[in-house]
Order: sequence, then structure tokens, then C-alpha cells
Amino acid sequence: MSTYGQFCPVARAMDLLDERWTLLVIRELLEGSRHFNELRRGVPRMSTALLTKRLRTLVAAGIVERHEDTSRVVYELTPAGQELRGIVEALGTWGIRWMPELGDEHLDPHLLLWDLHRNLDLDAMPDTRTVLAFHLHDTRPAARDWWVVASDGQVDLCDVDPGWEVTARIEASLETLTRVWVGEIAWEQAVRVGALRTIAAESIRRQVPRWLKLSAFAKVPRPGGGDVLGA
Amino acid sequence: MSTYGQFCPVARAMDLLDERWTLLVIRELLEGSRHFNELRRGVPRMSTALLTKRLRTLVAAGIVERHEDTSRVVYELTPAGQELRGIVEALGTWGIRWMPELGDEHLDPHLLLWDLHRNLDLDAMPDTRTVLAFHLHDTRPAARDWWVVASDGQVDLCDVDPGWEVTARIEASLETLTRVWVGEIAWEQAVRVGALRTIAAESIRRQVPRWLKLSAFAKVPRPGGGDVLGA
DNA sequence: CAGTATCCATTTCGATACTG
DNA sequence: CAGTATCGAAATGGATACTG
Repeated sequence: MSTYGQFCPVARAMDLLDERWTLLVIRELLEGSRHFNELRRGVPRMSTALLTKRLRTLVAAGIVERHEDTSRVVYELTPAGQELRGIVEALGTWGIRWMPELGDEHLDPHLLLWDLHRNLDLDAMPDTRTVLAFHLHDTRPAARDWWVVASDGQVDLCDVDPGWEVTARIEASLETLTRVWVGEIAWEQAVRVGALRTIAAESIRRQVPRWLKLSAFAKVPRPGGGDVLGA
Repeated sequence: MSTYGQFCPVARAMDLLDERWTLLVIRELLEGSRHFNELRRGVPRMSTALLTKRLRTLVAAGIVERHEDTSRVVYELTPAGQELRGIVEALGTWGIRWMPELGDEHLDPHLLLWDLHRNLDLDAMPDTRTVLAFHLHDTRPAARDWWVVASDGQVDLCDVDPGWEVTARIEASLETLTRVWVGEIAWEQAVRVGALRTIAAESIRRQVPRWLKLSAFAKVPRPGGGDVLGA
């Protein structure tokens, strides 16, 4: 890690934090990932070597602690690391307000489902096993169908059919589902224009949007002033 | 500017902001610098070519506006850029709390005086011309003596004696004055241990610490809990 | 004042394959 | 599961000199 050679605390912080990928790894840790291969799923474009390197740097800086729990390695944020939450949230809030709309280069089915599956509102869902099947019609075959299985307070993500009865099937393009996820368009609006479809028993169908919590940044007010979600 | 290929708003923001130097340029703009060579003084280790490049990127991203005001080029933050203030402040607050103490590699006399001179409390100072002479005894000759001249609501920084009568002379090591500036030690404490000296008429001498406003981050509470400034 | 232009050493990182 | 090892392409950016 190089240094800016400035005493300014902003520069001191950036000495550590502005390296590529660093704050995304921290974001994943804040989201609750604790194991190496769990972190990888949140930053799939990062090579394992680079992830290792960043984790080491963060451990050395006192942001992360590494434990060799019996049989599994665990990474955890220290108090210093926890205190980055406000910065990560502020960055996301700024990003959603001021960065241009999503382009194809930002779309990633695996990442989307990974995010979706860890943000289900279990309290709003039935206590019995619930299976949501997602079909992204415009995506390459291997990334087209996904199953999110909630049971016993646990949520699993599968890219092959786990075989359980499907509670609801959600069909959309990758772009549409991503835009809904980040709050660029409202679920109801996507349904209205035919870009998103839920196939399920009528009573279930109306519940589904409440089961998906959307991105933490989806409801950040946009600079235009108009509330997209209400439109 | 490369992209992380993620729809996550944190990643979107970092696509733009985690490039080296970018947030320091923004910090300078937030501090009020508006001209190219003014910006350079805040990021002296950055080459002109790189500063140009970053400014261009920021203009293209809608963070900065460039005007060719008659005879001078002016850079200004757009509303999107202004909204980064909270992030920069949070980074500085985090940095002062959690980064290790200052090392020699972070000390820079020019940068220190540049910061000092733009953070004088003019309201607390006499209305007449006031000249503060700084002597950093451990610094290379060319960076040892500085004069900060306040008159008519303007403050100028000189590295050669401007000739005016000196109101107060402040002597310290570069390290001491920097530590005082960022709040690692209190002015009074530095005086008590003989690391800092003010030479002026007695009535003036007690005023001087109130004329210098210190870094905006100097009074951030440190994680230890002990308030260094009160110690 | 506000940049351009050029060169090249260094760094970075992605891809790929392998390991206890 | 949690990494290591290696390699080479590409990008980065520092130094230096120059310009309208």
C-alpha cells in the first residue's frame, strides 16, 4: 500500500481504502459474509489471489480479524471496520443518486440472485418451506434459472432445480429485475408494462413483492425529486 | 475508468471515486480551491498531467464544472460534487480515529502551512495587518521559514520574508506543529513540554492559539476514549 | 496561468493451474 | 475449504521538458 504523503486524515484513510476492491470486500463483510468463499461470491470478478492480498492488508491495518475456527477460517470486522459502515452507506446513497443509469456492464445474474436471496423478509413469509423460482429470459442458459429456498429460517440459493414445489415463479429480464432491485423502477410499474410477471396462486402473487426486500439503497430519494417508486 | 461490473450502488460510486487522488482533488475543491495551480498546492505530489486527467474525468462524470472565465479557468463542484462532502468528512473522521499515528512520510511543511493559512480565524484577529512567522527548526532550509500575512480579510502565505513587522513568531518542529494541527497533541501541551514556542508580546502570545483554527478533524474524539486535547 | 507531450519503470491484476 | 504459485498483458503514473 503506497501513501499520499499527506498528514490530512482524508488522505490517511484513502491510503488504505482507495485500493481497488477494498471497499467492496468491506461491504461484503458488513453484509455478513464471514468465509473466504462466501466473500468470493460477493466479488466474483476478483481473483482469489487478490482477495487474499486485500484481506491480509485489512488484517494488518486492524480492520479485519482472521480466526482459524476449528475447521473453518472466519473473517470478521473489528470495531474500526464496523465504523466504516457509515462510509459505505454514504457511498451507496451517493452512487444511486448521481451515477448514470445501469448499463449492461453492470448486470450480473449471479450477483443479483445472491443479493436477493440474502434479503428476503422471512417474517413476511409463510413458516413452511417457500420456493421462489426466477427465470431471466434474456440471460445465457446457465444463468437463466434460479431457485431461492427458504425454510427453517434459512435461505439457500440454487442454480439447479432443488426439486421442491415452487411457491411462485418470477419472470423478467435480467435488466428489469436488476432495475427493480436497485429501485430504478417500481415492481408494480414493471408488472404494468409487462416487463415482470409473477406466476402463482392469486393470494400468493400479491404477497411476493413484500417478501423481497430490495436493495438497501432502493428507496433513496433521487435528485430529480420525483419518487420513482411511487410513479 | 474501469468498472467493477456490479449494479451495487457502492460499486458504482467506487467505479468513479476509488481512483488514486480523485477524492483528494475533491477535498481540495470542497476546501474552496478553484484554479488549477491552487489545486496543485493541495496535491503537490500529483503530476500536472494526472491532475488534468482526473479533472477531465470528474467533469465528464458531472462532479465538476469547468468554466473559462475571462482570463482564468475555474473549476467548481456541481451539486453532485457538493454532495460528496459528507463522504469526505466521514473518511477524515474515520482516518483520524483509526489510522496509525503520523510518520515522517506524512509530514510536509508546504502542505501544513497551506492548510494553516487558509484556516485562520480572522474574526478573532486584530483588524490591522497581522504577520505570523513560523520557524520549523528541523526542516530543510528552503522549507524552514514561512510567513502568514493577514490583512484586509485576506490571508497570504509566503516562503520568503515579505518584510512586514512580525506580530508573533512560532517555533516548533514540523512534527510537533503537524501533530498539533491534526489534534494529536494540544497546543498547550506542546508548549508545556517545550516542543512549541510563541514569541510575541505577552498580550498577543495568549491570543495566538485562538487565531489558528486547526484541522477540521482535530476535535474528533479518538477511540481510546481519553480526550487528548484535554490531557 | 493552465496545461501538453513523451517516455518508460513499476505496479497491478486477470487468467490459469495447482495444493494441503 | 481456503488458499498458493506463476506468468504476462495492460494500465498507471512519475519525471521531465515543453507550449500558447
